[in-house]
Amino acid sequence: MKPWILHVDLDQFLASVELRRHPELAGLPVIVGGSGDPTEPRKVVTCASYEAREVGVHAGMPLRTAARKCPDATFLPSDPAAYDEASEQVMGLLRDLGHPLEVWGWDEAYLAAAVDDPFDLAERIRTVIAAETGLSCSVGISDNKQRAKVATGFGKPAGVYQLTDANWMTVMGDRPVDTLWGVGPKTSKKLATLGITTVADLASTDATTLVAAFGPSTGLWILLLAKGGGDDTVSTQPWVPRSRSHVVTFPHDLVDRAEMDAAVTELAQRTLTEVVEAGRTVTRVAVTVRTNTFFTRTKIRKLAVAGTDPGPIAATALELLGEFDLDRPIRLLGVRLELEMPQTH
DNA sequence: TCTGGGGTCCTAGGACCC
DNA sequence: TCTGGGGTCCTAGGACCC
Repeated sequence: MKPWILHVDLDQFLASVELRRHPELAGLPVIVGGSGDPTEPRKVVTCASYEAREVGVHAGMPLRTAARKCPDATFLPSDPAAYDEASEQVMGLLRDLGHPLEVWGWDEAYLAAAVDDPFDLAERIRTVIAAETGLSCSVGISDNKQRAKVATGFGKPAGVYQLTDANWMTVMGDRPVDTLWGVGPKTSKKLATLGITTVADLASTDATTLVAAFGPSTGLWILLLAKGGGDDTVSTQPWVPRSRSHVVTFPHDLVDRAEMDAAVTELAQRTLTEVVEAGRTVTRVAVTVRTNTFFTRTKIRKLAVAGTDPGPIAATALELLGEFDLDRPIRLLGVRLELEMPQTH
């Protein structure tokens, strides 16, 4: 029995949760995002149903653009509590299968299973989730997480796909490098300047070339990815967050310093409250500023003493804000609190 | 109808110390 | 008196992901 890794990804997760409680919308374009008002500026699509995707609507698109592309769509507000609950239900069912499970956000998980027939397990997963939750998922089968994740993409929607050494180059060789999970637009562009555009190109590139261009860690990592390799550890340990943050894009740019101070103070307090509720301790405070030209910068400062005292944390956030040139209209402000990690040994 | 929000990890370079 | 090299801490910024 080989140690397989299965990647489970819920199909159009947020839209599916909404369709479950609005069955009359089945088969129609549904768009989740913002407060559900498609005329709301500076709000974007969080999830679009496949019917909406067919006409070009996708996550991250401004709601107003989506409304233009798909005027017949039903726009629904985002309801994180409902998605939390649905996610927990799904992850509980996956855990009950008795294999190690690593949860990856709301709608994804990796499952490690030494079984003879991974397709049988994948179909069982799809059947159980559909029967118990009414939600559809796709499953990728491989022997590491990155390749299993790529496999899921070929299985979507509502399917199962396997990628192994046997079919990796046949399936992936001619595809662009950004088909790999972890290779994005910037890396693709840089690779293109080296004459590397496909997965096969990248896989056959000399390691020293990639190390010279991307550094020893990243260079060797993307080479490994191109060869179909990746990380094969599935951790059942609960994830311990490294940071907690909030940003806000204002409906109208801020020009008044007092309003900026008030916003940063509120963001810091709200974030700190969540950190304290989680029983964590703050080590560093970061403030992000985005101007109306979309120029975005972050300043970060270590606290003299790690802690949860609101006074110094808010004061540090305001100090950092004050170090920016605030002479342009401000579109977005954000506060991130970095957290002390518990000792592991 | 310009471009959300929440995260993680890596790299580069300066300061400082020996 | 023109100048090595290693190590650590810190911040800035880039890149990527969902």
